[in-house]
Amino acid sequence: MAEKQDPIQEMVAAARRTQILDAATVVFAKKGFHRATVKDIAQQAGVADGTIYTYFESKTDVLLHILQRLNQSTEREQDFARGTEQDFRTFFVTYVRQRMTLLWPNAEVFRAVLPEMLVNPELRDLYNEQVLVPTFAIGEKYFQQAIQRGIFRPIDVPLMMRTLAGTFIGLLIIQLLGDKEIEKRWEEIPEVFATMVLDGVAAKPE
Amino acid sequence: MAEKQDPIQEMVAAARRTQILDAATVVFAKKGFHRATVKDIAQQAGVADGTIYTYFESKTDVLLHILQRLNQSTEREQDFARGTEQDFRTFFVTYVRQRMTLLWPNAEVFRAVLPEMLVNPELRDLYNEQVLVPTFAIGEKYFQQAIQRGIFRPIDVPLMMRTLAGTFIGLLIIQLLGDKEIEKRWEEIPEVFATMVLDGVAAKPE
DNA sequence: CAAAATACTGAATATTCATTCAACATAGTT
DNA sequence: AACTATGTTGAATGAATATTCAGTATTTTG
Repeated sequence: MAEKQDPIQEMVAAARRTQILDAATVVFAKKGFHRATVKDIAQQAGVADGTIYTYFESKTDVLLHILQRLNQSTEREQDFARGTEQDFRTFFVTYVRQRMTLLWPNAEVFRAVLPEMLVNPELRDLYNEQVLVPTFAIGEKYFQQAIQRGIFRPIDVPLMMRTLAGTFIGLLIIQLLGDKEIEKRWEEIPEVFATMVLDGVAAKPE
Repeated sequence: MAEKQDPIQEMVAAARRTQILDAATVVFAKKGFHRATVKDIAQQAGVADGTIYTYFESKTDVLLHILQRLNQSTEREQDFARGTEQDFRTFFVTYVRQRMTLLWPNAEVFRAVLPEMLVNPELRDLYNEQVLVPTFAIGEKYFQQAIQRGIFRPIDVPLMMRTLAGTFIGLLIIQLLGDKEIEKRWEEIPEVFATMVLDGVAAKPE
């Protein structure tokens, strides 16, 4: 009579998976992927080494799931499109702030995930397909619209988009490399950056 | 009674060090630091495993020297200062192009070095002290001058500098994560980017 | 409550290298 | 040629650690 899929069982299993992923996130962030041992993760999660392998295929598989979870939380925020409805200047600042507010608290996770992503093709492709491509697609649509409405000048949209995304990642990395200035002042960056991009740094002729 | 310092001996030694560093660069770029074995490096260099240890303390020490060599080649190009002498618009484009021309051919080296730098404090500090700090200092001086001369509007110089540097690194990383657009069009980026930063993307009121 | 199924444990296994070093090779010196 | 110094070799060592699995605990079922 037991249902084939016991929902309670599943919730328990999901909870344990979450527990392990949380622990792994902490450990990876602290030691990096390669230096973190499965034992470390198990200890942090309060389970035995072997338990990890009940829920995940391998250590890499754990990282892969951390990445997926990170995506899910970012995807929800990606409604760039709404921006065209309101004052574009306010929107642009808001958008930049939103991105950074999302990225910065997870900075240490990126320290762990990014290195492995750069080197592991499986993770790289996953990130490319599931994060970069959709993010760029949405952003480009927004810029197209803004140009059509005469809000932005006719810039090269794909390159603009990548420059924008690159700046976020790059600033994060400079911070992760030890720069104190960004760490201290990252909350000011959205305004400074938005103004810079919108109006340019060159003195106006007049 | 061989002289204590035979210059020929030294040249031979230097050549062998270079040979090993070149080999390691290739191997690290292909496999990443952790997946690359000392045997891989030795084979690529055409020497025995043990020979590596005649010239370097450890595998990490090899990476450290690759990084130092990379710095040396970048430092030579860092005379940002000259820019104030000539037309600032031309200079800015030239500068961006110069940076990218320097970075892009070494993209695969960064794929190898960056992950380790993010995770290894020793390497991180080295990069911070020897590359980031001096680069930022020179750049900031340039921006200060440009502002004083009325060429740039009074922007936040430290953040501007970090945004600029961040964009280079970030674009490189997006490419390393598999984006084809940048790879295909990176030579166009200096113009697009410089125009964007100098004049802004917002349509002019008039 | 007993039996069956499932989850968990952590010591043992197996593998993967970084590093060492005794033996060999080469070049330089008298 | 004999001797010394220095460079090179790669098999052997040892440490680290991802993964397995036989045994134990817990939960579910009839």
